[in-house]
Amino acid sequence: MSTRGRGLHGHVLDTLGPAITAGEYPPGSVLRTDELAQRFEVSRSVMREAVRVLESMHLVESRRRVGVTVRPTAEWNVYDPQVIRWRLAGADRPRQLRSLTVLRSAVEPVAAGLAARHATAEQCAELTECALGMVATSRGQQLEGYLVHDVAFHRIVLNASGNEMFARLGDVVAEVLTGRTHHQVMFEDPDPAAVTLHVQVAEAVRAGDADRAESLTREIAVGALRELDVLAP
Amino acid sequence: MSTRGRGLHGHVLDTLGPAITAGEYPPGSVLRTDELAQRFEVSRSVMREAVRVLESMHLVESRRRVGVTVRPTAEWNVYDPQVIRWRLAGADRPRQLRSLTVLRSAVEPVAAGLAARHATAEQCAELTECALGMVATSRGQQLEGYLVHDVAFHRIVLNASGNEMFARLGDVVAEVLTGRTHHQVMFEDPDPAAVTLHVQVAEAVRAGDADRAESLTREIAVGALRELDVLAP
DNA sequence: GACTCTTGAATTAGTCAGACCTAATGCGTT
DNA sequence: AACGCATTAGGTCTGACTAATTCAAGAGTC
Repeated sequence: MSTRGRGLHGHVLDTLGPAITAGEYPPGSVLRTDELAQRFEVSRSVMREAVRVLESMHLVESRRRVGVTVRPTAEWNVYDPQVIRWRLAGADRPRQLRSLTVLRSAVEPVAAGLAARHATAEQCAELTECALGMVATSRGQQLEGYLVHDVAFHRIVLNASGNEMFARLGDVVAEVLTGRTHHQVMFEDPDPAAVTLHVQVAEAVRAGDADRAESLTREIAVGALRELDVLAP
Repeated sequence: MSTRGRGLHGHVLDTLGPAITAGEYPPGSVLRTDELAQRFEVSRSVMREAVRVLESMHLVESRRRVGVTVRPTAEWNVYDPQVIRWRLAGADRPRQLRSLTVLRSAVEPVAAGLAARHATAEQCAELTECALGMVATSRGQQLEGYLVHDVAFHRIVLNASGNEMFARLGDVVAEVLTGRTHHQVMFEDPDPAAVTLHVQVAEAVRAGDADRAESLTREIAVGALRELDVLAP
């Protein structure tokens, strides 16, 4: 999925991107286009295209007579899904998961409140279906199935909010949830309280109760943050 | 500021980017690299680099034997600062301002709460300074000066939250505030209630009162949303 | 006759190599 | 300290070639 056949420059990015975001080339490091082209055994044109993409992500800056300089972390486009994926695959995955979870805790409650006002009947039905799916897979080592419904649930809420910026966080949430399931204890079933809360959120959205949908989602978020505190100091 | 001298491909992007995000080429439209290169009077290499950048923003997709296809709006990287700037300069600026303001209303209260816990003494001082600056420029047609302090205030709060994702929204908030000041009624002085709230937020952060900082900031956000409702149906 | 499968021609992006241009940088001279 | 020039690495252009994908025409089948 990550290594789509976007051509040679894509392959270069799949190697260079993770290397830079992982801090392998610390901010201030200087790379030279020609040297990189030789190392990756591609032409200068291809390497230039790759550099342009990294530049548009604000990961590097290209200057004449100097080379390609890695920019400070604070300037990176950390909302770029590609950058998020690269960083989640790297060493500071825990820190990244925490940042994203805090973001979720801010956004999702408001999104749920808006969803309660704007969700269509179809979206309400899908939401309920997801919640029931979560209940059905909440016991007996069915974490993969649970994950699917969980991701779908949050994606629907974000979409139903009617806010474009919220909707585009669906992928981020999916990455966070997937990361949590795949890189932490797979032995225990999900927290029963969280399952119940999801069902209640679905009900609140269906009933059009914005305040209740928001505060219930806030409880889910608090739970997710607490879970992170327990598993990662 | 927008037209940085990033070379020819930058100039192409400054024209093509706004055109695409403005819907001048609706999703599904097909462009051809060679034709574009001719129209912009640049070589294919330069045009290819520009297309690669647009591709990394998920604005277009390049396929063999087909051309460069404009992707559906729902797939765009709407958090890319460049895309945000392009869209804010375009026709659906009002819709965009609303989306971003709703995002602010979700994020900033949580950020303020975290800032109350993590802000350094220096950040607290800067925050108070900004709040005082806002008070000083709140009367007598000093909207430009007020804007500077307002932007700085929110930027400090987001930075002081200690969360990287929040911090990177500083530019977005700056764009929103600037847009509000420059494209709406410039005659009236800012709402006195909002000024007071900013001062109180600075106090709450300094006092380490997270709950108070959060709820006060939520009031600011509600005010901003109400202001939008009044000025844009 | 309608349908499916194969094949090949047309088209467009992808890649490469080499040449030349341009602008910063850094050093040596004055 | 100020100036100027050589160096260096990115910026641009060109032309040729490669490769993938679409589309349509034709062969084969039911």
